[in-house]
Amino acid sequence: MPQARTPVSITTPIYYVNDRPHIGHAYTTTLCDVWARAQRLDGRDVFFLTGTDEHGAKVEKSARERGITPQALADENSEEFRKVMALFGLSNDDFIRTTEARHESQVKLFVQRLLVSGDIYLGEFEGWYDEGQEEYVTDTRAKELDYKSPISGKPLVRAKEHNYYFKLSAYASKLEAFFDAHPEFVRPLGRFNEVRGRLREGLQDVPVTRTNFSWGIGMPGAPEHVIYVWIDALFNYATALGLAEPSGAVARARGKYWPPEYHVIGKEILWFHAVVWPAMLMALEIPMPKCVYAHSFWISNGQKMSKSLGNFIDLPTIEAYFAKYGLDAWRWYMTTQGPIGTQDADFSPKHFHEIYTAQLVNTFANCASRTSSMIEKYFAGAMPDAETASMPISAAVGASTWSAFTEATAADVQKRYANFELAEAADAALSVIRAVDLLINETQPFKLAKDPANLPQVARILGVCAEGVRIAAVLLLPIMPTKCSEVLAAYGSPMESEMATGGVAEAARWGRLAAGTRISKCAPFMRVDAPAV
RNA sequence: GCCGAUGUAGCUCAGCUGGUUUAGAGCGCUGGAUUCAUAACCCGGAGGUCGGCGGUUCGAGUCCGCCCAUCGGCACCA
Repeated sequence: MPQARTPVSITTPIYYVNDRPHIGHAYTTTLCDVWARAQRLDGRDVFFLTGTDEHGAKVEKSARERGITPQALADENSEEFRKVMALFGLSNDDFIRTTEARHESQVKLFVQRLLVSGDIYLGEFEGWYDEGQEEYVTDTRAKELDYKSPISGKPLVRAKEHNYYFKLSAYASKLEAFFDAHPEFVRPLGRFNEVRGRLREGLQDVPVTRTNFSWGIGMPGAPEHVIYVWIDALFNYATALGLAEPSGAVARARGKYWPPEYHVIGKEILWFHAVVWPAMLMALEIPMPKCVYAHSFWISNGQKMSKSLGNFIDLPTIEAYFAKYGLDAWRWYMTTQGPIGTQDADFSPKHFHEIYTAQLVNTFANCASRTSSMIEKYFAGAMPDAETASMPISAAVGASTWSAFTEATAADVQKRYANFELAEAADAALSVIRAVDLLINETQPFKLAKDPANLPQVARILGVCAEGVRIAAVLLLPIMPTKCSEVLAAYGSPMESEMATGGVAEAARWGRLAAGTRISKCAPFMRVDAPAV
């Protein structure tokens, strides 16, 4: 049960500035946005965090190639990601960058604490080193290569270096116990089992510093060692809330948002989030996040996305969808058709178009349109005055009443949003629309209206329809904020921001649409031409 | 190679601990009905060896074995 006013938070990974924004970033962030909006709509205090990861050898290298400083490259690309947030209408409450002073200073404090506690120690690493590539290769890989560099053909050499390590191995049994006690810590279940299985195989300590590049946060007391980007990056979730300085101003204001309900990530970074990060939090005695949700990947027209195939769904491609179908249609597709489970999902122009037409045009928009149109025609555009709450939703025996049905549906939708079952929430919300359509088909108000004696009956039917459309629009606001606001405006209802105070139950309460309210014709999604291919 | 999933109508998938007789839904396709609505809504149809083979059982998409295909994980990779 969502305890009314408990503060909640959600995070995306911070995006690596060496990448260009693409559908993967857009997807993760959109899911978080939908969740965050749903919680706000329910009257909760929400903190939605995203940002950029800006250190590391790759950024250093790219900057060198372009002849600019790493910071300049990071500034440029971080800005690019920020623009994307705006373009997608994302409602994040903060945008953290790992090159910001507020982050760096706290990472040092955290690492310092781990040094003192002995969870981070100076160790020695020895392995096969490729001098030409300046990198180590694993023992098994070295053997495969016959101990020669795959690039230069020169022999690999045995090399040693000092690194700081995090004592991950010391947390193996604690982690196992934690996983056993929290079967929903990693979702979906398939991912949980994957991690749980690997945990059983034992853990090795992980290096937390590097010495072969310098673009990063220096190790306290040993600046020649640079904190490994992964460790640096994970801390963003805590530094944004000021957790390294518990008595500081930031922590006093934002500490209430810890622990997050969800760290939403892609499956490729599950190990760090589900094992390394929790162990670090244990070492720092910080409470665990509630859930690490690892979604899968979008594939494109049945094939893995790759630059060489040219089927990458990049920003320009996405913007073309915005132009044709609109932002909200894009959000609907992301939310309802995405790879939120263990399986990858296919993105194709044809599928996008079918979903748009079937669900948004033919179902949602058509229902809003036929209802508003009849009210216009038969009641001069004013919400009819009639008792509707006790009306059964259909002629079927044992059918529940409209007020009971929508109350239960609203509760179900909200529960599913909260539980990160976003597609299920969407479908449940749409069930109200389907019920309205069914009612119209069963009662045929357009036929009854031909005889003025039937007007009271028509009033009752259309009153139900209008209230149903309004409630569905409320429930779909988190996914389609712009279009649903349009529908609500046409149905004379308050905007999203005004209705959050009483939570979803109040916003979706039957009967809020007062008799006499001006209702204007409304068609939120228009039919568009099918894609060429 | 090792470990783990998945494989059901054109597509995406439901089918819990085996047995309501002709295996379901949505979309797509197709015939009809209808007009309040954006050729939409509504009704009907279209017949898929339930990946393959073998087994357990009175009886198996539903249990067991083997095989095939696809996918994921195998740690320092953002």
